[in-house]
Amino acid sequence: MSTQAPLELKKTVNLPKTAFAQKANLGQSEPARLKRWAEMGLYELIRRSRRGRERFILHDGPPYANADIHLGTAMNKILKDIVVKSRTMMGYDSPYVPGYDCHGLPIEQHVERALDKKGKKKSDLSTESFRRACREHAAGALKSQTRDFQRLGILGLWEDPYLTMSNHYEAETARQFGRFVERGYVYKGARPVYWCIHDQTALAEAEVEYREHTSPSVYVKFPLAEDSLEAKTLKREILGDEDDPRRIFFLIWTTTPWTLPSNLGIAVNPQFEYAAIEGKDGEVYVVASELVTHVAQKCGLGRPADLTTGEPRGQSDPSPSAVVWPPKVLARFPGSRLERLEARHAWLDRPSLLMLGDHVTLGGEADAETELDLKDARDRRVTGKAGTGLVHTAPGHGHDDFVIGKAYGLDIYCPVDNAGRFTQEVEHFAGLSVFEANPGIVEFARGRGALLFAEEYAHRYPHCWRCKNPVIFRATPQWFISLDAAAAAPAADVETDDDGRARSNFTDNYNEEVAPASLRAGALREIERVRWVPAWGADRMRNMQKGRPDWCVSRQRVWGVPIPVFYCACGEATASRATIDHVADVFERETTDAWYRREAKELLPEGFRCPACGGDEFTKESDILDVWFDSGVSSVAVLESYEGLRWPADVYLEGGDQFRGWFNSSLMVGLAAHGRAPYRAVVTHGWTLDAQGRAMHKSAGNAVAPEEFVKESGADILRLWVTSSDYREDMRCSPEILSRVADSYRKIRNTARFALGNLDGFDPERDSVALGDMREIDRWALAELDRLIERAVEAYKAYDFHSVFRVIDAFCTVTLSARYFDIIKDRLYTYAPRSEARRSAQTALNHIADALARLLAPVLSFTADEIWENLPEVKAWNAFVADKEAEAAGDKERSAVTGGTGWMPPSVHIAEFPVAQKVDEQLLERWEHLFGVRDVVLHQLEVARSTKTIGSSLDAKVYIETEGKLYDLLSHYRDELRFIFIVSQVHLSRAAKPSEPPPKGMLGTVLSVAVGRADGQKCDRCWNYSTFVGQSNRYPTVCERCVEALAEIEAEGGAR
RNA sequence: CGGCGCGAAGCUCAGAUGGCCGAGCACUCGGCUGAUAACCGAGAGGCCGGAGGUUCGAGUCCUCCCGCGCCGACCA
Repeated sequence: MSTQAPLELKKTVNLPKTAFAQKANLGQSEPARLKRWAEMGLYELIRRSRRGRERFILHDGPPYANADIHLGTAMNKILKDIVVKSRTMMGYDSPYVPGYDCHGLPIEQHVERALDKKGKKKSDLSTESFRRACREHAAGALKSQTRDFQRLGILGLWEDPYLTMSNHYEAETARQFGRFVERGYVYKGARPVYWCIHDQTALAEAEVEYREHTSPSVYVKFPLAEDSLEAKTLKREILGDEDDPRRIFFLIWTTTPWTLPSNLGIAVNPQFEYAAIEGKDGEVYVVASELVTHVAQKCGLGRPADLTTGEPRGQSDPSPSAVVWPPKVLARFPGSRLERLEARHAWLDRPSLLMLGDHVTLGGEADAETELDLKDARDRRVTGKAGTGLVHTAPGHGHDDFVIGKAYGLDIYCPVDNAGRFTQEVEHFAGLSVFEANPGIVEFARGRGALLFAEEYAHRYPHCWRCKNPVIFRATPQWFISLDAAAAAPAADVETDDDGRARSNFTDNYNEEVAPASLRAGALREIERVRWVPAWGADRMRNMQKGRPDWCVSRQRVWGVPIPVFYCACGEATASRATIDHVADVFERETTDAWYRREAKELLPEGFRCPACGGDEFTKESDILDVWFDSGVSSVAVLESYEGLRWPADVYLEGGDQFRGWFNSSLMVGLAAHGRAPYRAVVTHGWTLDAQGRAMHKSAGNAVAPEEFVKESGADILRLWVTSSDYREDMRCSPEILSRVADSYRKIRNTARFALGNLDGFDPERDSVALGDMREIDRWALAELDRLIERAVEAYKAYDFHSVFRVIDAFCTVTLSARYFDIIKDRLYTYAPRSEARRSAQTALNHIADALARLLAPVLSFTADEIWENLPEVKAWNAFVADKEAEAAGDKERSAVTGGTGWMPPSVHIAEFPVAQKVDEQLLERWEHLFGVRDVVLHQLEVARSTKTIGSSLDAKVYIETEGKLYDLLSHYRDELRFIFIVSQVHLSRAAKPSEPPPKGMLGTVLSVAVGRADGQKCDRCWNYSTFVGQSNRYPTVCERCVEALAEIEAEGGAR
C-alpha cells in the first residue's frame, strides 16, 4: 500500500484520448490532405510500391472537355477511383491515366457563342484560328475539370492525362482510320443531313430550332406501273379484271413539294389496312383505310357538288364532315400487300418503289423533314389527321427516307446543291432554289393532272439557329464504316471510290486467327467473351449490334481529326495505309493543324501520284471524323503508349449511355486494330436522378452541384453516397439523401474514433496480447472482423460497392457500437492501463481500427487516411522517422522514440487490404446465442425502466432462470454475463422443469428474465453496484475490482 | 414507337431454387451524461407500382397495364 495520498478517482479512469477529431470538418481538412498527398507524391509512391505486381488496368472513358463536371461525372470518376484503389489494395499494380475528350461540336458551338458576344462570326475567322480557339477552350475546361476531379480525392496521373487533341492522339486517330481503310471497311456514300442553304453548312440536330412555318400541303397521285405481273394481280384483286381501263394511283401527301423531283419510292405501313377507293374521273386511289374520309374531304371525292355548296346531306347529321359521301371502297388489303410493287413517278419517267416501313403513321407529317423529330411528330399525331398513309420517299431528303431507301437499295438521290438550288439534271426547275421552286412544282403537278389538292399548311419546321432561315434535308457525300463487309484480303494500295472499298495489307499486330468476317460478326462474337456488369449489358449490346446501320464517320465540321483522304483532279479518292500513315506522322509532329495549314502536296509522300491517272494535283477532304471515332481509338492510343498500361484493359466503367457510344466505338476500333474487344469487362452505372426519380437537369433546378456540395460537406460524403447507392440502377440524390449519408458517415467516423481513443498509449509490439490469451469477447470481435474482411473484399472484387457499404455500416453500428464497444467500455475505462484485461481489448481494437482504415480507404479516401495516421503503429513509425530526421539535423533535444519501429506506409493508399484469419464459426455461433439472451435481458431492463425500478442498467441485478443447453452455455459464461448485459449483478439458476417438447434452437428453451435493484452500493469509480463498497479504508467509496485496479495503478506510478 | 433497365417502410438497401417481408438511418418515446453537436434501448411505420393468371400458397413465376430512366443524335 502506497504511502502517498489516495488518488483522485476521476483521474484514474482511462478515458478515450485521440487527435482524431469527432467533427470531421471535411471542407477544410480534405484540401489540406490533398496538399500533403501532392507534396509526398502519393500517386508515384503507390506506383513504386506496386512495381512488378500483376497489373489491373481500368481504362478511363474521357469526359467531354466542355463545361464543369456535374454529379453524374463526379459519380463516374468516384466509381473508377474506387475500382482502382480497391484493386491496388488487393495488391495489383493498377495505374490510372485519366483522359479528356477534346474535339467535337459542343466546343465549336461554345466558341461560336463566345464569338457572337464579341460581335464576330465563325466565318470571320480562318479555320486555323477558329480551331485554335476551340483548342484553347478545351484546354481551359479540362484544366478546371482536373481540379474538380482531384478535389474528389481521385488519384491518378493528373500531370499527364491523355487528351484526344494531343499530337500523338490525333496522329493515332488518323492511323486507326487507316486500319479500317486497310481492312476494307471504309467506303464513301451519301447521307442526308440538316443543311442550311443560307449559311451553306451542315447543321447538327442541336443547331436546329423549330419555328412556325407555312408550307404548301399537297396530295399527289402516283400511277401504278401496270406492266408487271404483280401489278396485274393487284389490278385483278381491286377491279376484278386486269384489263379494266380504270387506272390505279397511290396517293401521297407532302409538305415539301420541292422534294417530289427526288422521289424514288412510296412507303406504307405493313400494319395498316389500305383501301382502294373510287376517285375522280374513273380513277382508283389507294389510301389508308382510316384516312379515306379525310382524303375524300380534302380532295373532294365522292360528291364534289355537295362539297362546294356545303349543303348538309341529311337532316340527321348536319356536321360538315357528313356532306361528303364516303367514296366507294373497292377493296381492302394490308399494307404488306403492296411491298415492292412499282409505281411511276407522278410526272417523271422514272419508277417509284412501294416499300414497307414502320415509320409511316396515320397522323401525317411522316414527311422528310419533320419526321426526324419523333416527339414533335407524335405530339401532332394526336392533334389531328393529315396525309394518306402513304409516304412520299426521297432518300436524299429525309432520315427515314434514307434508312428505308437504303434497305430497299434505292439511290441516295439529291439533285440539290450547297446553295439549295436544283442541279441541271432536274427538268423544268434546274437552277431554282428549292423554296422558290415550291409554287412552280405545285402548279406543274396540277398541270400534269397529278395534283389532287393543295393548301397552305402551318406547322413547326426546323430552322437554322444562326440565320433563322428554314433548313432542308440534303444528302451529302460521307465516309462510312461498313459493318457487314468482310475484312479484305491483302492487296496493294488501292483507293476508295464512291462505291468501292479500300483494300490493303493486314497490319502486323492484327490477330488473324480471330479476324472477324465483318465488324458486326466480330462484335457479336466478342460480346460473348466480355464480362458485363450487370449481366444484361450483353443483351443490350447484342441487340444494338444486330440492327445497326453502317457507321457514318464523316462530320462536316472543323474541330476534330480530318479524314485523311485526298482527291485527285480526276475524281479519284486516295486513302491507303501508306498515305494515311504519312499524314499521321505529320500530325504527330504538328497536330492536325497541319491539315489546315499545309497543302495536300506537303501532306502526301514525296512524289506521290494518283494511282488512277498519274496526276499530282490533289485536294484535301474537308470532313472530320466523328468524335466517337476519336474516343474509340483511346484503347490503342493510350493503353499502348503509356508506360505501365497494356492492351486490352481489364475494365471499362461508364454510364449506360455509352453502350451506343464509347463501348461501341471502342469495340469497333479494337476489332479493326487487333480483332478483339479492347476490354475484358464492362461495368455500367445508371443515371443520377433527383429525389422524385426525375432526371437531373440544370434547367430543372433539381441538380446537385458536386463542387458546391464538396466544398460544404466534403468529398468523402459524396463518395459515401456513391457507395451507399446501387450504381447499377439509376441513383437518386437529394439534400435529404445526402443528409442520411452524412449520418452514416458520422457513425463510421465515431466508431473509428472510439477505437483510436482507447488505443492511446497502446504500443502494439509491447502491449499486444496473444490471441489465445485474449478474452473471449475480444476474440469474438476479431472473428466478426474476419468475417467483415472476407465479405468486404469479396464485394470489392465483384464491383459490388454498395455491399461494401452495407457490411461495413452494419459492422460499425451493430457489431461494434451497439455490442462490442458498449460492453468493453467498462474494462477499458476502469481496469489498470497495462492490465492484461485491458490490453486484450486494445489488441482487438488495434486490429479493428487498422482493418477499418484499409477497408474504407477506397471509399472514404480522406477519412481512412486520417484514421491511418492515428494508428499506434503508424504514429510510432512516423515519430521514429521524424526522430531520425531530427537526429540527422543535429537536434539532440529530441527524446528517443519508444515502441515499434516497424515500417508502415505513409498513407493508407499504399497499404493493402487486411487478410482475414480463418473465421471461428463455433465461437461466433456461441456468441450469437449469448446476444440472443442479451436482447431478452435488454427488453426486460426496458420494462424495469418504465416502472422506474432502474434508470441506468447498472442499477440492475438480473435474475435468469433457464435449463438445458442454454443453461450450460450461460453457466459457462457465468462471470462474464454482468458485463455482457452491462448490469451490476446476474443471478443464474436452473429452471425447475425442462421445457417440452424440445424447441428449435436453444433460445426456445425455458428462459425467464427478471430485473431488480442491484445489491450493495454504487461504486464511485466504475458505477457498478457492489456490496464491497465501504470495506476499503483507503478507497471507501469503491468496489473490489476498483480497489485492485487502483493498487495496480499506484504501483505503476499513479494516475496518468 | 423499338431496345434495355428500374418500381419493397420517409431515405438507402437485404429478401438464391415461390412458404408468416428484414436491416441501418430518419421519426417518436425512454435511459445515460466517462465516445457528449456523442452513446444505449424500446416503439411506431409496408394494399412489396396496378390488374389479372398459375399455385394449397406469389415481393418472388407468367400476361397485360401504369410510372420513371437510358439508348434509338453530326450530344458526349
